[in-house]
Amino acid sequence: MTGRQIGRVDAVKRTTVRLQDVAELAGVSLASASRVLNANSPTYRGRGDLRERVLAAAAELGYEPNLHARALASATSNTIGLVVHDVSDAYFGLLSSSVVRAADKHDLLVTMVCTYRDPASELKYVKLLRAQRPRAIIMAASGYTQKAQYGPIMDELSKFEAAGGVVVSLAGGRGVGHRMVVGNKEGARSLAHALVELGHRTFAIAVGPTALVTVRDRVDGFRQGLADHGIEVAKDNLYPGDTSREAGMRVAEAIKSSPDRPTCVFGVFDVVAAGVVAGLQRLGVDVPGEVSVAGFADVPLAAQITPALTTVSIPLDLVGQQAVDLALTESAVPRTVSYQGNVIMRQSTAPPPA
Amino acid sequence: MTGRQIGRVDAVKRTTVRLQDVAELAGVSLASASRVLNANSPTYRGRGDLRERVLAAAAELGYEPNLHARALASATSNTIGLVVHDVSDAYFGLLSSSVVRAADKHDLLVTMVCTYRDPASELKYVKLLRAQRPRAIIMAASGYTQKAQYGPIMDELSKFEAAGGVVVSLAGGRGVGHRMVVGNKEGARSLAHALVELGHRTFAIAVGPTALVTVRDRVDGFRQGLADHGIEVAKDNLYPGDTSREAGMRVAEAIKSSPDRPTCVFGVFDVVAAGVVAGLQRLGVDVPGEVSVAGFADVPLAAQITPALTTVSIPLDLVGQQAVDLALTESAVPRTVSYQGNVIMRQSTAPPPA
DNA sequence: CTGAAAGCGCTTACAG
DNA sequence: CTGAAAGCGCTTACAG
Repeated sequence: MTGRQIGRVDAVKRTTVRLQDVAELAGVSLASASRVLNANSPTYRGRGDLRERVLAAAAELGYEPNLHARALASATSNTIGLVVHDVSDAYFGLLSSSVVRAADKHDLLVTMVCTYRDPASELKYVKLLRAQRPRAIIMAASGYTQKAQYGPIMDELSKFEAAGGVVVSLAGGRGVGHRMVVGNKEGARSLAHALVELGHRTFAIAVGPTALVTVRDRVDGFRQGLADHGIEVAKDNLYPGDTSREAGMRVAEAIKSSPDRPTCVFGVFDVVAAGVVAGLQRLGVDVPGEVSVAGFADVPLAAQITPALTTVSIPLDLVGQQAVDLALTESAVPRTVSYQGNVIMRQSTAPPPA
Repeated sequence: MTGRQIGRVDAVKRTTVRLQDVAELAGVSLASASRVLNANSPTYRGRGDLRERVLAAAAELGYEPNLHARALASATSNTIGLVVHDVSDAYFGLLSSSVVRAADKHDLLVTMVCTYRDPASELKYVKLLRAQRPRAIIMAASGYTQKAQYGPIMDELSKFEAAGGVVVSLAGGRGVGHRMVVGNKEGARSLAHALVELGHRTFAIAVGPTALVTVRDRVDGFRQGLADHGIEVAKDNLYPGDTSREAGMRVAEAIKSSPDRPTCVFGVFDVVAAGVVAGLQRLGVDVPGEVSVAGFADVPLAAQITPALTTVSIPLDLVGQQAVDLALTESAVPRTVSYQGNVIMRQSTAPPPA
């Protein structure tokens, strides 16, 4: 260790190991040490035992490169930003897990933020993420239907793209980055067809938060599926709410006391649908004997309640992997990848009572 | 924009805005621009409209600071590392969500990694995280019982600490960093007491992966609770397995055909316990009429299956918040914070058949 | 292959 | 309060 140390470094005894330290211990230059420690120099071998010396020195010192310095110097990062509504929601939990797993294969770290369905917080997070200079941002939080809400977010995303970042949108997206269509609309439409086929003609929809594109897509798809058979959903059979089980239970109460009770309820989220089932049961309404209930997404819960929930499954595992793949493709032309939702008929639906 | 630009910057037209650009547009020095844009200079106001000019320039250019540069220059970061087994597991999903939410209050970003219960991958991730120089690392993945597995991980964590990082361990921990005790042992013990009080004397345990400290704690606590009443669990009534629903179903089969069937089964994870319930039901065994089943953690699923699952609730929301609080306390003496598990009696348990 | 040096975009003593 | 300058820990042309 030659040379004097300067300023603040002097004050606190340095306890963190730098590449410099490794190079000195190995008796090579900074540049050489950097080269052997990096995959960036693919053909580089090093003369004699240089490589071994550097590796040994790094191991001995417990050297771990400073990713900030690396990112700054090389203008690349090994991070992916992931924006979801709420990881504790099974849908996003599953998705996040598969994103993290796929990222791992590329030695990428994922920084996850939760918006809790608040556009302002989503905007704030996209800015923060942008500051972190990730390689890509995956927007899994569903987009908003209102321009006032999604506009500023898209602006940030555009700036991120302009600076070389990749954007992948799972909902909404409006022209920024790659897009993934996860079968919300088509899946809901197919579900409607299946339910009509069972014999249902009167429906209610537990709509959830209407400001979300995902919700709009599922509801639109469902109504279109009904419309294909000339069926409409009465205005007061549309129940907005949040995405909680409780919201579903409230819908159950409303339906129970409704003058002309529908024979089938579609919950835009499985959890809500499960709440409808539980609510109806508590009120003594038989599911599916008197009322059928269907959900959307096929989270694990769907198969585990009694009766098991009819729903539309989304291949979240594939979606997550694909999102990472797209995140890694810097093609100038944005791509669109689509998935189909699969209708899963279970015991919560049956023909309507005669 | 005066002066020549050099080297690689010349090649690609720069598209990313630097503090330099903001300073120039505002007509102030780099230092001044930095000061107004940072909370680091609390008393700083700036002369005249300097502050406004900088803010206006930043807004006009859509400036977002480069966190890597900032981290490098200031030797602090706004990131927290979170290590869990699997976010798609409700327990970790809930915990992660509360960690993310708490981190948000301090404008901290969380980088989440999933180990999928593989010590090698956990080690790799702790290294990677260390390279990212987060302010703290929260180890929520349960520790391993074997020294060969946790040793190398603890070594990395120690180095991280030595370099000024804070470590918070939710399971295991072995002398590195702050520790949180989430009530595994005591909660399981209380659960055992409650079940004995119901009248049960013969028990089986769906043990899960025995290499985990969490598992060991819950099993030990439960057995100790039984021992408090002079009850032992027969060797072949201990069923190791993984943490899946299927594992629980296999246990159900084993129990069904067991010569002396226990009257009560404890599943170390709610999901496994739910599998036991489903498995028994499928085999025509009434729960809780013939066999009672209890789980651990009180994930949302527990309350939603039929019959609803008796379990021990862990205040995951508080735990997550507290973990972030600890992550922010750099006290030299490691702290230990404990939580109690709460026994929640539901319909999956009842007195044994007469 | 190798090393000296410039540069990445910030922060922060230091000296006005 | 303000600005010029050094420094954070790396990478990477550039010149041997």
